[in-house]
Amino acid sequence: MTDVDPRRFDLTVEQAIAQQQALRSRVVLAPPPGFAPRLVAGLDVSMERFGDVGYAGIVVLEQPGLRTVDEASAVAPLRFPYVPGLLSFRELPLIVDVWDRLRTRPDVLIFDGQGIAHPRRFGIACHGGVLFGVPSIGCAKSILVGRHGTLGAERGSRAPLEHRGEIVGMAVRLRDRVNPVYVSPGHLVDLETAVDVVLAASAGYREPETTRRAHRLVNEERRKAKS
DNA sequence: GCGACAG
DNA sequence: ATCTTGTCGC
Repeated sequence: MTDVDPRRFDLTVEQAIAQQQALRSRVVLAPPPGFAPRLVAGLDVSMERFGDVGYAGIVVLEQPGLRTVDEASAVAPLRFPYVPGLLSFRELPLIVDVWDRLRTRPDVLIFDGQGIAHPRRFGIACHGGVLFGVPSIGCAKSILVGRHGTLGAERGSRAPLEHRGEIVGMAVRLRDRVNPVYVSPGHLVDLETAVDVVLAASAGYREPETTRRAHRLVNEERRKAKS
């Protein structure tokens, strides 16, 4: 069998889909023994309206306390279009650049997007987790695939996200009376663990602090680059 | 064939 | 994702 390189991104849409099909079997949906992440990372990418340049960033928070202990960013051209289901081919190349600049080695990565709650069960969190060989979680603001029932109005309320007869994620409310986020395992975690990690990384806002700070970082870098 | 469709 | 001011609600 031909080796499939999760770091190869210069592909056509058809090849990218085949890549996902080939890499999905590498995903492990179970946490390492005694998994208790201390360094939790948030990853994000921002860009201008019709721009083809992306600003990527990673912020590492320490648990408990959620204090920022490390961060890094990078800017590079976006070489793949946004195609629903193929987000990782657009954003991961930039994330890899940032990863190489990051001095800290996080215990878990929280991506802005889906994990296995994906048509081929290989969202950006799975791809990133497999590529770096680190536990990862997908935490998205909207659904790519699947449906869920109603959930309570309080923080901590949840409802399973189901797709084609499988539970692929969880709608989780991080703040009272505010729209939930969609959590799904990326790599080296199970759904329960993923939900626990995201809840523990949140502090009164719709999204976890990891995502919020990574988002802030990349937008500051983008603003900084314009002037 | 007609919609849906992470960021 | 991004473009954008004010405005409604706690």
